[in-house]
Amino acid sequence: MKIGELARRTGLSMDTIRYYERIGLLPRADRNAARQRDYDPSILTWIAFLRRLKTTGMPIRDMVRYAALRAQGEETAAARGALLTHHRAVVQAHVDELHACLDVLDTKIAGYAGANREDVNHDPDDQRPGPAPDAERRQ
Amino acid sequence: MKIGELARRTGLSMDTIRYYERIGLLPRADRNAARQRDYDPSILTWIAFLRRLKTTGMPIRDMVRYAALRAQGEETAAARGALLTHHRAVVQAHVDELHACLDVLDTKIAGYAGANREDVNHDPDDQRPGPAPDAERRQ
DNA sequence: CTAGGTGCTGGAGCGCACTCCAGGTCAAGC
DNA sequence: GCTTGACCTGGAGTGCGCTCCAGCACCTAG
Repeated sequence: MKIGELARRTGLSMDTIRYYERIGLLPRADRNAARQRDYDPSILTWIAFLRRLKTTGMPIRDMVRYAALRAQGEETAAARGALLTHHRAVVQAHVDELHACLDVLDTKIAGYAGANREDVNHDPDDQRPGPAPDAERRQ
Repeated sequence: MKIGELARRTGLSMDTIRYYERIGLLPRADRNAARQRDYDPSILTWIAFLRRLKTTGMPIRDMVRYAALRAQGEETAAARGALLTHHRAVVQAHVDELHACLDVLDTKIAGYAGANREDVNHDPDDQRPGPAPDAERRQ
């Protein structure tokens, strides 16, 4: 499979695929006689997994770390497991936060819906505790 | 409340607060005799809400749009409701995606956990259908 | 033989959301 | 009167994740 078809099948642009290769997210691709990238279909499952990681908000540099471990073979299995386990916790925490945000949105939307009378625009903003009003600055 | 205290209480940096004001996320602040920003505590609830929007992945330009409507008063209530309703749907969809990703992560983590024998590194990547293998390119 | 399509490389450019900085004002304390 | 510290402005710089481009190499069809 050449890069054009891979792009079509993954929804990534050719530029993005080459970029991912440059930074080490994708393994250096085999080349055909004309020095063009020639992919094995198995790359599709790897890209699908990368897409999952990206959807969950993992920064590219962490994906690169994971990819590097993977490229080193089985001896890194434990490290990869730990990495994913940690990431899972981060994602779960974010999902929980999102649920709280959905509640807030629902409250506000309900306010707008029941607003044929006055009563809405006097800042029904948000009031509940929320995760730490004082928190970390400049990460 | 001056900007330093507001920064402490919100976890935003003073620079970020001034940046938010410049782009219209925060209303132009009142000034004291020394031309320093002097905030009413009610700004805290607005910032808390902005933080929710940000957590849910709303791009700043959309928050600015919302803020602009809000600044125009009650006549824009319907528009704001529509905006939030649309955003709610987007967030819900993302949460659903995240749940699917968590499942994938769990599967992979389980694979790593049960990997005291061989059997892990032969690409147990991901295989399930997932949302559209062929999809939109360059958004 | 030529034109069009696909792919190649290296490097520049972009949009986002801040973050940092120089050079200045002002008020309070010593 | 001088220093210190908080805050001011306008503008430049940063890191991320792509995206675009010039200039070139191949291959295939007509």
